[in-house]
Amino acid sequence: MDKKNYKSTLNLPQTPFPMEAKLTANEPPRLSRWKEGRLYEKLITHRAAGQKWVLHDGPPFANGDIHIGHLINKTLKDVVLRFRSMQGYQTPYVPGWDCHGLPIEHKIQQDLGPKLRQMSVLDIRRLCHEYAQKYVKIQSEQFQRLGILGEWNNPYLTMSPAYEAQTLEIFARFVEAGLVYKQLKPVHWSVANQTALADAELEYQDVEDDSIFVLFELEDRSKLPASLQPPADVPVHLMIWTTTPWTLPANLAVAVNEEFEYGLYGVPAGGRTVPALIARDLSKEVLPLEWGRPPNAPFYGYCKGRDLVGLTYRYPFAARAAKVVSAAYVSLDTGTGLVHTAPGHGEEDYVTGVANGLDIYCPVLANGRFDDTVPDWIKGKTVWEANPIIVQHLADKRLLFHQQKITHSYPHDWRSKTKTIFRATEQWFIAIDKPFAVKGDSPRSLRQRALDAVIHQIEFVPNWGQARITGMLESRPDWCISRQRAWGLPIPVFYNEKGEALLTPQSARAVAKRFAEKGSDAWFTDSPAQLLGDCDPGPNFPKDKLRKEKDIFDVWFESGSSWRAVLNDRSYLHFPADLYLEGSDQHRGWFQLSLLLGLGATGQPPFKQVLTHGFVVKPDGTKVSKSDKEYVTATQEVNRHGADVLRLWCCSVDYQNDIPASPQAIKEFGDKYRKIRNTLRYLLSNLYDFDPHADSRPIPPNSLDGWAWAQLDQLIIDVTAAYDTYQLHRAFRLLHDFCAVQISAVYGNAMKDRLYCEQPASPSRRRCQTVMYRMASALTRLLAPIIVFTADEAWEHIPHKSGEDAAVPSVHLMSLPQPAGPDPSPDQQHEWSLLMDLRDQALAQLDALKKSSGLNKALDAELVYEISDDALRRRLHAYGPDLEDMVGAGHHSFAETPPQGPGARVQVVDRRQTYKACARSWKRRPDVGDDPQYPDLSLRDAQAVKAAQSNRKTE
RNA sequence: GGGCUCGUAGCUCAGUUGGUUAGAGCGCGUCCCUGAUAAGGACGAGGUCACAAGUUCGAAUCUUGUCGGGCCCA
Repeated sequence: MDKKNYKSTLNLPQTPFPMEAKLTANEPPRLSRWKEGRLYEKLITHRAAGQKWVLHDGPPFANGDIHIGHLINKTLKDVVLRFRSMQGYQTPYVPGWDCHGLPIEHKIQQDLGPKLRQMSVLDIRRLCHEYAQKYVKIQSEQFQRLGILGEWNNPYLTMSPAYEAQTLEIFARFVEAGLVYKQLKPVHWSVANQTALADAELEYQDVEDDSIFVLFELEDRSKLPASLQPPADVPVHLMIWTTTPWTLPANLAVAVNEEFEYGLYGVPAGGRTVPALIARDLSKEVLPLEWGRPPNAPFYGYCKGRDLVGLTYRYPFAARAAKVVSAAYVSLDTGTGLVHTAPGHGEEDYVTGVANGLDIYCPVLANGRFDDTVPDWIKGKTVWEANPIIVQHLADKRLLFHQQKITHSYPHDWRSKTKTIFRATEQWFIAIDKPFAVKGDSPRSLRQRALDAVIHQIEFVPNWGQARITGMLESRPDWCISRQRAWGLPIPVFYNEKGEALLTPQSARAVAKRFAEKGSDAWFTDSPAQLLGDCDPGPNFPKDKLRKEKDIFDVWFESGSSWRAVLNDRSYLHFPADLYLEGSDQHRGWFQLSLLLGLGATGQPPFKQVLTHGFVVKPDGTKVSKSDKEYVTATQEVNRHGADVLRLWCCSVDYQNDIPASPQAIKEFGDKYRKIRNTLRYLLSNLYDFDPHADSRPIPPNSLDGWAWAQLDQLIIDVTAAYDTYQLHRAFRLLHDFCAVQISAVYGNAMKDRLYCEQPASPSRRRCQTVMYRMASALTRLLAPIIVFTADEAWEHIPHKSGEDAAVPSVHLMSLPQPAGPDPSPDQQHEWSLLMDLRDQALAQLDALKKSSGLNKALDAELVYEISDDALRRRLHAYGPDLEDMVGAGHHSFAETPPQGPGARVQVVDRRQTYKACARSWKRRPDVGDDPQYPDLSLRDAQAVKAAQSNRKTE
């Protein structure tokens, strides 16, 4: 018999599970099968008995293709949901989209170009609606391609009538609680888009501006503190600093810090020298600007800031006076320590203005041009045009001490990229600090309630999220909910002819009812009477004389209402959600505003747990932008490598930190996928003739099988714990390393001889298959939340499933594997560690022999165990064949008179000259040739061949 | 500028209450196998734990500061 025929007598691995995944070709058809088989619906039904666990989806903006950040966010959600499902929970998942908002409206306007002027608000809204709808569809397909399971045929959209009505219901509750008010207040204003901007809509860029130091002449020098002794015949001045000269016409005060010390110095201005007040500590910065260094300015004494409060000065642009006021925020960081205050043009200025009874004066119109209340020479000019004119005017009046260009960080409209201004307008607000009661509880403010919930009720993962959102809540101002746009949900307020606002819970709910039927377009098509329906606003608000509010809601009010419009509105979900999972930027965004709306309307936070992930960065750790070469296009990467590789990659990084991404890194990551896939393939390929019910064998602990059995138990425990605490990268690493080390390098490698060469039904082979079957089953299930396509494919190739396993059509309907036990005793674990130690010894010697004597094949070597301790030798005797196979040696024996020494040692002996190699197993053994019928085989192999032949005859 | 946060081998990550020459996997290099084969195995190189000072008998681990990155604000 020749070699070739011996090969045919082996039990070589065989499986239709291919080595090459062809993910890009195979994932879409599998996806279609899931969809046709209604896998998601089945999953929900399948877990009907399980406790419900709700992850509430934060709505992405329906604009543009999905990017790598979306991919990470949705993948993490899907993995978490699938894990919870396999844990036994019922996990409904309703994806959603944020549909209203400036970015879409802006895009539509850009596309329209000049045609925009002929369009009505309704026309614009119709185009925006179509645009959003289009991208909902596109993104939905892109998300589904990733294998994200959910209610894709019934997602939530913030622009749907039912959703809009629920948003207004929340608003009605805020009206009820007395938290909604209207006020003139400076806000960031985009001149380009003629709208107030939320903080989130600003971005800061470095720009060059005029930095000017201006002198305001004091009116009554007799009121100066006595410590100041200016020359008798010249006017005394206050010196202020600003980088926005256009706000000077709205100047109503100068603020000082009462605690600071101010000095009176002679300063040059327009060719003369006049006394001017500056904070003492800043004088050494300011004076050299004109005096050189060191400044030899005339000096007329010091005083405290509080001595200056109440002084009046001449307004440089008109015949009126303004006064010096006190403000604690005045600092010594920059400027002169005397702060130009225009209550209509600054947040702090506004606060100071209110405190001192000043007007909230804003002479700048929505289009960025001055109104008629300013001097003629700047009337109708834009603020940017007015800047140099004002500077020149001051210079002409000899009130300009110094002028220079500076580069500083200045807020820009994030869309138009143009500079914004601060401008006072009428806006609707939600009061953050006003106490109110919910369902009869004791009155507390939104801020108090939110801080309390964050500290006592909500769990944050990672836990520093708590400190982060706490800081943000502590410092946040009242919430401006007004936007002056077309594409959004109208604020349901009416005005009578006197300009009085009609806003009651009843009126808001009446509009909500109308919106629920017709959508918010009704605001633009219907009359106030129609919108109010049955609601009777009383004699002060005759319905036929009402005018509709033009502002719409900040989109955060809409997305922040999703807990009600989705969780409450769909009976199969529940409030509060078990988990919100988004990027850490949402501590200020969706998390915070959902929290405020939940607390204001119900007194309860809308979530129990908040999990955040970091942001995608370039390989060098810096932020990515679309123009970067390293920019990773989500759909492109999926089309290139398959969703499973991307999903695996997502789960391999610690998402709590920044996530470095590059096409190169993702490509290289395919290696990890292949390692896992090949390991699964190897397991499956050795199970082709194994029926777990008929062929399973008990696993003795004192064996390599026992070791592998226990290793798998430990893996199940560790991976489950990692998933349970959302440490997906830990789960990934455990799984990958188990494939690479425990299976590929150790167990699978060692078992080859007995799997291939033993008789098919031999106990040692069946034991190994028992272990491998369980490995395949457990690994596939543990991997299922991550590599959803591959796990499902592998699951199909696991043979002879029965019971629950056979009844379900997909691995995704399975439960997580459980440890089989028994827990190994410490003695047992000690034995295993000796086993691994002997393996290391043998491999090291083998390596040395390869180099010194050319012994290339371990099969040509024999392991001789040297264990002088009788008891230990007896214990390790059982591992003899295991160790032989772990090293891949041909033979093993126990030294009869081992040299004295501690522990267990092993010698690797070259047997190329001693024994013949078995032609079937290639092992060099003393019993090769003992069977005269097969002189080229060892006894075991001779018997295996005979058995194979007799089997063939009987067939 | 402020709040939160991150910084361990080329990459992704472990490093428990501070305690022996800082670990793993991948990648890389060398070699072996050719019955997991566009697979598998062995061995090896590779780190001043961002930097500096301090506390301590002893610090990747604690303190302070510096530098760099990120998110959110100003």
